[in-house]
Amino acid sequence: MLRSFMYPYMSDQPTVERNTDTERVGGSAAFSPLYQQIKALLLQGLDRGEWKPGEAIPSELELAARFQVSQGTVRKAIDELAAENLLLRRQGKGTFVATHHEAKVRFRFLRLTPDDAEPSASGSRILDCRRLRAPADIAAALDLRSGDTVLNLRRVLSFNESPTILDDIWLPGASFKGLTAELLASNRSPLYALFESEYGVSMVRADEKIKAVAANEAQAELLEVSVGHPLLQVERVSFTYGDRPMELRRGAYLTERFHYRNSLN
Amino acid sequence: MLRSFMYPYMSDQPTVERNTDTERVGGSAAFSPLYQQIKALLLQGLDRGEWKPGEAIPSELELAARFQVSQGTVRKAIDELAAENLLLRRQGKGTFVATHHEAKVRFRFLRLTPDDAEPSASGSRILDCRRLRAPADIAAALDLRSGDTVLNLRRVLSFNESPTILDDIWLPGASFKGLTAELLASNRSPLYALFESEYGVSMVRADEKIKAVAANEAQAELLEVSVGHPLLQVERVSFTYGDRPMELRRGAYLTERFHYRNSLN
DNA sequence: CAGTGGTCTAGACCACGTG
DNA sequence: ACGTGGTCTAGACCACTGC
Repeated sequence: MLRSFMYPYMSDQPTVERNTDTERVGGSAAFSPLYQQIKALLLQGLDRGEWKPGEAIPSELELAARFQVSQGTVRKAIDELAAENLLLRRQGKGTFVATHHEAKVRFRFLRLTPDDAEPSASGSRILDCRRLRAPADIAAALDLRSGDTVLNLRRVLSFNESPTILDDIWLPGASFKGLTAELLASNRSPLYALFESEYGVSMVRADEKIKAVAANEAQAELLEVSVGHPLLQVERVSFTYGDRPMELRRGAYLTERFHYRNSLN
Repeated sequence: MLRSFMYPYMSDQPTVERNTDTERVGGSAAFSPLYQQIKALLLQGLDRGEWKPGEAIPSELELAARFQVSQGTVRKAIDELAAENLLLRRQGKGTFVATHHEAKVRFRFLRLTPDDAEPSASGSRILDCRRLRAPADIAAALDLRSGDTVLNLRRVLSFNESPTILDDIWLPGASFKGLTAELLASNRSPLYALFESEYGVSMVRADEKIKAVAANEAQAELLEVSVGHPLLQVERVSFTYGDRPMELRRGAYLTERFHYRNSLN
């Protein structure tokens, strides 16, 4: 059943179809409220790049007209996307696509924090940047076929001149063509901001698994500590729109003057 | 300005006053929407124990009548409390006060997870339970005067018979009168469930600071590892309603077969 | 002043759980 | 059959932003 018969003026935009199914194969409920369908359409738009990070999406009234629903329904869809930090509402101005070119977003993904005071001078040194065929574990984490090309990146992050973070980063090769060590060296913004601007890949969410481990020889040398020194080991999988994994990152953090902060809600 | 003049039937419940202030001393905006005022009232009710954990709060229509606002306004207040996990909506049944007597809530606060498979047989052994005058750092964390009585609790948690977690817990003495080692030993449920049922203290949120450290002698012996073994050190401050700190917990986790899981949103 | 998101209301209907 | 929360609508008015 199309909704448009209730509205005299049809747009040429795709019209949302009411879905009131309660029963489906398997018997599991599959009922999708209108605002969830709108949310899915907005997500598609974001994924397709119809609206780029930092840009405004159309106003609520405009979206309501486009999708042939009430403003309240659009609002509820946007509310959820804003709660998930995909969109950002600004009263009087509009609703904007979240971007990693912002301190706020950055701290959502950078949890290592100085014990005292505010962050300090930070620097990144690229150790390595090469393409290779994905080992089985990497392929599995990134939803690739083992043997697909992946990009492997290693770097050291320093604060106040002292090396603090070791990152070992794996990316699907197909999505990051042209990423080289030179390009990274000349890059000043956070890595995720670069991914977003240069490769159209927006990281939206991440899962982390954290352990305490003893530094091995390679880690000890790079972090300027002795072998066996306790390190925070953080394994992260980052996702874009639609929960598609786009990065596997293995980090080792020195936590003498820093800690990993977290909030349990 | 009272709202009640618009409604012929006044209840004897406190009536919400509209607050449309836009200017205040200092010029900073201090405008509070109606639904935020309702939310504050509900929070007070929770804090006072008007509705206990696990119980249902009154229906939306009933609250709307009590506070002399529309159902939609009550709904928005409840929406926020549900988003913060203080309330739990169940379609067809009602809205319930969150309780730690539930697996879901428990895993919000217990982040250490087995690397494989599902949790296993777990046990708690109380090492120590004593009252003393609060050291300065503890007092500061719990918003007490240094010298106020605090309760100090130490325990070992084991999974599959192997000691895995060391906890050093500090509680404000005034809120936990009668808590003894015997009582703890006979307790089978999670600690926060006990706090809730026996002392009316609901933990609602927590902040954690995580480091990797080397095991000292005491830790090494209790966890059955060698001195210097890497441990995950987790310092947690837990809060009740109104962001009042009610627990300081220092944990040391063995992470050979377990990891701390986290989601970045 | 016009346009945006934010609040608030009132009412209709739906889905769910329980008698 | 009834009461609960869930969805959807339409419309009024408020607060913030920028021209």
